Amino acid sequence: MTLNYTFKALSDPTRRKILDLLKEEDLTAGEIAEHFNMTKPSISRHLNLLKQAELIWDERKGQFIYYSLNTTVFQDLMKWVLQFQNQGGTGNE
Amino acid sequence: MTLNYTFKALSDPTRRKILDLLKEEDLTAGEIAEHFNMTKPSISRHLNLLKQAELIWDERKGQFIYYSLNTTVFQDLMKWVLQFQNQGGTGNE
DNA sequence: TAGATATTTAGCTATTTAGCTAAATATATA
DNA sequence: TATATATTTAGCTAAATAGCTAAATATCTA
Repeated sequence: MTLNYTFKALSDPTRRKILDLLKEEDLTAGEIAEHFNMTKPSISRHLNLLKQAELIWDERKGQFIYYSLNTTVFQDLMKWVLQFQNQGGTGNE
Repeated sequence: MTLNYTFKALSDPTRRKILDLLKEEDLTAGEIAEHFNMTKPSISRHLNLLKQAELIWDERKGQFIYYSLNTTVFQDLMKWVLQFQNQGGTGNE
């Protein structure tokens, strides 16, 4: 179940901040790491979790790997949240 | 930051299933526990985490404690998700 | 008040997670 | 090819999390 990965990925504040950064512009792994008081390997692992959840994409350009948002998963997330606004119904019909 | 509690609470499949159940109707702690292959104390802890995140309310009626959805937090969650649909902007303006 | 039912709290253990350092991999360039 | 830069992978440790059982708390009713 892919929504499980989505929520797991979103449960960490560092990872949500990474998404906030990528909302503005695509960034390399190094540029992302600069925004945090944390080692690059730690950020790399967070990026990997976000990638597994398909919340972000990666693309290598020479020495650099650029990360960007994947907005489609947010649409699925939106559908999930909407179920709880419209009372009644299973959300699966 | 309350959104942090929200996402932590939503990161567990059991807790999301509890929300699905409460979407249909208010239920007692015992009724909720019946839907899971898990002890009542374990369910009780999950309910407590959902309550801390203000995703649900509880109300005692005699021997029973009824749980119900609090839809207002889902609205905040919705705002958060929407930021990532409309590219550009910080979402804080 | 005593006993039954509903639920939570306390305390324990196994698993998962997030951080670190050191080493490995990939690319660019002299 | 050798060296430098960018990033990830591997392996470790401390802290957090989810499950359990046993005990405590709250309410109802005989």
